Amino acid sequence: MKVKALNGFKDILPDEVVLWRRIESVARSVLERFHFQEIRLPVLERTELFARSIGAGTDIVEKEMYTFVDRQETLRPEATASLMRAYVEHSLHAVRPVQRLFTIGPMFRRERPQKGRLRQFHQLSVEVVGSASPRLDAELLAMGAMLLEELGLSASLEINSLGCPACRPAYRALLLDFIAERLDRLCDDCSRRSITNPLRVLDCKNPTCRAEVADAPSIQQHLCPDCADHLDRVRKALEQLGIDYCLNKFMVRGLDYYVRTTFEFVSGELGAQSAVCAGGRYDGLVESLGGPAMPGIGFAVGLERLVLLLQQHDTVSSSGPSIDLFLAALGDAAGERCFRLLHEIRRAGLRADMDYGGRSLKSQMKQADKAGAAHVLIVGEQELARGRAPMRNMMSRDQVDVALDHDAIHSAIDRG
RNA sequence: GUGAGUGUAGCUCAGACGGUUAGAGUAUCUGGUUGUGGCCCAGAAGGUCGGGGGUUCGAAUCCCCUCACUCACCCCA
Repeated sequence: MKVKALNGFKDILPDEVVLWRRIESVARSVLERFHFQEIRLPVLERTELFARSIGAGTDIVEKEMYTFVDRQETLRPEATASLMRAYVEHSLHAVRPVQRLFTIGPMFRRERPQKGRLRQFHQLSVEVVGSASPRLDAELLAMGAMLLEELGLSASLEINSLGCPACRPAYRALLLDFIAERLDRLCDDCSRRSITNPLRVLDCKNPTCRAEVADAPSIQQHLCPDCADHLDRVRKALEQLGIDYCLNKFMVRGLDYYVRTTFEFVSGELGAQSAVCAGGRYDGLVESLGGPAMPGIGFAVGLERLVLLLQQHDTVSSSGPSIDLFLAALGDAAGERCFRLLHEIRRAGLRADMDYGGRSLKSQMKQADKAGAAHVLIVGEQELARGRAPMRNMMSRDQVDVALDHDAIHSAIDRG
């Protein structure tokens, strides 16, 4: 019985790693332009951290966490909580007034895997702490759009406001009344949701529910003056930056800490999972974790969802890493000479390889071709005696005679 | 946690009214040149037909159980 990876846990093979590195390099480039710094965090935290930040009643905390029950330690289901913990623990507010931080790494949720959803998955998590400016909201959205654009992907942006502790309770009560009047016409899930999280009824996919709630009271009409003003300013700032978006009054987020602005970049090509990048504002979170009263906003990008999109868009030029030189040795004596030469060539900074299997020249040439070698040095008995060997340019098929010396080989390769 | 679908070579899949030794493409290896790659040709190797049980003279094929995976619901990146 072969040992296999756990369900929901995936190996990322070399061909796919090419895509991952492309995504990470584009992301780092964009983030640096927006003056973000990287932070690296542990994957295991006290369980309490997630219960307090994400919310004890959320699905994530209630049924999806990998927890060592005896130790009260949990593999992180997302990064924002960890990042805020680090922010508070190291008093990062005292280092600079506004902290722009990002982190990339694995997250763990014990859900049933499906397309675009794994139990170990990877996120780029971006957070800004220390500013409540609506311009920051817009800037962050513009950055998300830039990231997707530079990856050659298109996704549409939807935004909403969830209000704040001042206005949400009143709206919630209003919505609850609206739902109560037509509870008998809503699906089973929705009647459950009306108790656990009424806002979520708005988000139901069931067509009859959708029709029933189509003219439900909109939170945007019931925001307090401050929240309404914030949303207006975010929209104005987005327009100033030329960022397309649409308001989605039905969009709800599953984490308790979100207030005011929430958003999603959605794609229609991901199966049932449409969000590639989502987040929102979380003023109050830092304070609730024992830190100073600092506003914050951030988003997470689902990296395997980006990989999925890139694969579908067929922009994949999966050219594996190539080498500068392949050493083809014929016979034991040549093999020994090449073995030493190979090491010297690598020390000189070239990417090089050879075969130890004592195969035919033809076979070694094939190998070199597959490895994407730019040059092949062919060494047999005669070459050993002469101290020189033919070096073939695999692209032009030209061969030049070079000394069996790493300096000579290096400069011959530099000349082409 | 719930529902549906799929398990045959490393990968993608044929084969299904039960009937010789389970196939193809691709990838791998060898050869077609005493020592020269891509294309082409020939050959080799590669399988507990997911596993277990049953029906039968005979099961990849029919029945039951089980496991795994996939998609979807819930929820989320």
